[in-house]
Amino acid sequence: MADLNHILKTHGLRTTAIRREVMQYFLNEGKAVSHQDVEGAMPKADRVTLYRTLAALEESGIIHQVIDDDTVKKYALCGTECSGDHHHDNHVHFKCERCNDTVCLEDIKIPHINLPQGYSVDSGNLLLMGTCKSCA
Amino acid sequence: MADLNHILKTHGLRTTAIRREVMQYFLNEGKAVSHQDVEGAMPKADRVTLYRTLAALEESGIIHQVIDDDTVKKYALCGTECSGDHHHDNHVHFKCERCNDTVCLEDIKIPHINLPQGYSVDSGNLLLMGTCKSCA
DNA sequence: ACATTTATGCAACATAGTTGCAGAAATGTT
DNA sequence: AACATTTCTGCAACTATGTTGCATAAATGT
Ligand SMILES: [Mn+2]
Ligand SMILES: [Mn+2]
Ligand SMILES: [Zn+2]
Ligand SMILES: [Zn+2]
Repeated sequence: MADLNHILKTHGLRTTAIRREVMQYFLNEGKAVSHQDVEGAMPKADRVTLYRTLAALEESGIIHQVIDDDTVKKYALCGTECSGDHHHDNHVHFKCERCNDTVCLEDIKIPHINLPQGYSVDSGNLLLMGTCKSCA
Repeated sequence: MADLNHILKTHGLRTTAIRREVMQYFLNEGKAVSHQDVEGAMPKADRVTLYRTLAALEESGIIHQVIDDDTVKKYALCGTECSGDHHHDNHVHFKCERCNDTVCLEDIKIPHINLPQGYSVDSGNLLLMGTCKSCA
């Protein structure tokens, strides 16, 4: 609890009950979650507030967007080095096509790719799909 | 024209004016386009029909979804080897953050990534972001 | 305790995508 | 060419997802 407040403060955000609850939810889930998931977990909180909470957590470097093949936005917790100034989430994501869970593989970095002359690369997103440990 | 009809037939689809127009639009654009883009290019066609046209072209292996960081679905033409049974679109995509165009880099394949025990990978999507040739 | 700033909740709106169904067009058969 | 069958198209209605404006509530700094 105090821990969550500390994270919020060091990222320049005010400490509020909703933000702590959302962060705790991310910790519990351990996978990428959507706005709808969060809403399901805390039905008394206002929809719009949750959208703004997710936006605030993302902008301050506490969570990052996880791009996968369905169109709803999903988020997961960032590593400790992320801040409002800069995200450092260049790791691989894995989506299991059986349980539909998408997880961060923090230890697997996106490899460098050589592109033809003229392209300059700032960042990347690598999503691998298949079957996860639990579903194998 | 006859060419487009041939592609439709070999992929098990009926030849219709709308499908030819949509395919021609993909050829002209040469980049990933959204439903909204298609609708803008052919305003007399019905919205719903265009959604179903894109779905039909995707299911039959004529176009593939291009995953990028915004939430609207985008599509681009597949290579010749794709069919309804199986897509083979394991190439890299590049999104320019200035002009916002996303393109297929057909020649750059997604590298193989070693994952921890238990994960089995079927497919992947790699999106690189930065500045493209024209915007450099 | 007070002033200031920021967050929350509600209503209304905007955009993206889906479903059901009737009529139109494409295809296969005679 | 005419017909029967299948599939596509267009319209209406609906669902899902995300946004904006504004008043009130809560957090922060003094
Ligand atoms: Mn991640
Ligand atoms: Mn592609
Ligand atoms: Zn799984
Ligand atoms: Zn560009």
